[in-house]
Parts: sequence; C-alpha cells; structure tokens
Amino acid sequence: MPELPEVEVVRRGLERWVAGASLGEVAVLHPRSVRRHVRGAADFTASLSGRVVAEVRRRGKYLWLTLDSGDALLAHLGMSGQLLVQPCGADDERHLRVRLPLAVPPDSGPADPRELRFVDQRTFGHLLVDHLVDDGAGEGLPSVITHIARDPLDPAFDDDAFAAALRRRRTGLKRALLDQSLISGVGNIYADEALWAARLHWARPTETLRRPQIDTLLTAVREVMTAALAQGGTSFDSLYVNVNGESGYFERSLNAYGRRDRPCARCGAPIRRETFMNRSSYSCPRCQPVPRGARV
DNA sequence: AGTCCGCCCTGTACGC
DNA sequence: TGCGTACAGGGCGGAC
Repeated sequence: MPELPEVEVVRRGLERWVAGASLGEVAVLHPRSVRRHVRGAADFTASLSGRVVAEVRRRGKYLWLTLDSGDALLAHLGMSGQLLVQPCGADDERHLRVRLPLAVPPDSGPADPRELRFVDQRTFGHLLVDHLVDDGAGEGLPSVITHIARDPLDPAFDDDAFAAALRRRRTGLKRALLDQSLISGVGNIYADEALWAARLHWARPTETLRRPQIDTLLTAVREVMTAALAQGGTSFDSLYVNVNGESGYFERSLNAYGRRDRPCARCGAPIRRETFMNRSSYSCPRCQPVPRGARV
C-alpha cells in the first residue's frame, strides 16, 4: 500500500523521465480512474494533449505533474496504483487504466518512444487535471487537495501547530494519525510502526498526550518514513518507475505491522492484532498498554 | 464544526 | 473442485 515513502520513490523516479517531456494523445481505458475529473474523460484527455511537463511534486500521498498550461495532472495511487514509464510497444499490463504517451525534445533522451502508464488493479486510485492555487507559501497546490495537511517530511511542517491541533482533537491517536487533514502521508502501516516506536497505544485519547510524547511520536513517524525511503530509493533504478504495496521492499524492517503472534523486537511479547476502523492494528501488548479512557 | 461510518473495488486465501 | 466469505484499506460523502 503506497504511503508517503513509496509515493516519494515514485516521484523521484518519474521526475527523470517526464520533466521536459510533452504529452501525446492520452487514452482513458477505464472511466473509474478519472472519476474525480469532474468535467469528464474527454475533457481530461483534451486538457493534457500537447502539454509540456515541468516538474513532479508531492504532498502526503498525492503526486502531481505541473504543466505548461498552468494546470497540474494530479495522481493518487490508492491501494494498488502504479505509475510506470514503459516503451510504447511493451505489452499492456493486465490492469492498465490510462495511457499517456511521452515525447521528449529531439536532441535529448532515449530514441525509442515511451509512455507513462497508470496501472491500478483495484481502482481506488485516480488521476485528474486541476488548476493550481497558492498554498500560502507561494507554491502551487492543486485546488482539490487544499484540505490535505503538510506531511511530516515537509520542511514547512509546523510541529507546534500539529501538537496543538492534535490535543484539540477528541478522538483516538491512530485515527488522528490517519486523518490527512491533520498530518498527511501516514497510512495504516507506518501509523502502526510509529506508534510501536513511540510506545503509544492506537486508542490513546489525543487530548491526554503531552508535548514530549507528541515530539517522540513525530520523531518516530519521520524515522520510519526516512528509513523506508532510504530502502525504496535504492531498490530500483531500472527502466521504469514502479511502486507495489506487496513488493516487500520495506517489509524486512517492520516491527509491528503484519507481525501477529511474532515476538516484539524490544520485549519478546507476542504482537497482537486488533480490528479497528475495519482494518488491522498491530501493537505490542507490553510496550503499548491499553491507556485509560481508550478511544476505540 | 468535529467526529465517524459506509462504501467503492478486485484478487487472494481459506474453510467447508 | 467449487462456492462463499474474510481480508487488504485510502478517501470521501453524508449522517449525526
């Protein structure tokens, strides 16, 4: 499942292939993949054709290509989305949803034509074209994601403001971590990993957290993401950009997620699995005891 | 306004 | 073997 580190790996990989390239005739092979482009699939392709890509940016789990039209091609990978750069003649992937041919300036880049492909088995991901608005720091942000908070690796992320906002919440800690309007980029896997590292239980009432604990938590979030990024960033330098939640790139370093009944790396107690928000939460029963007033 | 639930989707694993 | 069910879960619309 792509969370911030995986999306950042894709962003870095994509940049090399698409910056400076122009888009040819885009083909939408599955309408659901552009469902959030409100003006429809035909408008989606029309607003991309012939546009030149400037740069690839990211906030949390959202990724966008800035275009010479002043708009952006915004992408969210959802659960199973991939953005691949392939030779135009390569066989279609089974779940190819959108095809975006690339043309590079004649005096640069590889001779064989390539295309950007959006592949998405479960179609939770999507693409859309959107105009940019000022994000408050002079940078452009796609208008449909202005409610997405800065992510913890963003230099402009405000720890003080986050701590204050977190304590104003009246909910459980993991629910807050997964709320992309409070802090972005954190999904189920890295939430569990950060909570384990910070020795905090997922149901801890947010308003009872003290500042040192919030700082410990933020440090943990940044460390697990940075470590994953370091692994992912060195895991591929191949022809195409790839992200695959099941790839196992980052599995080796997990301490909690998916480790039911296996010993905690700190204390040896068997990791427990609980159901919460219709998904799994993994934690150590000894290092992360259930707090008073737990919010399930 | 803040909080939270249900739904969307497909492939795999597993019990009977 | 085949069928049914559980599970994976991000983000949003809408209920409360």
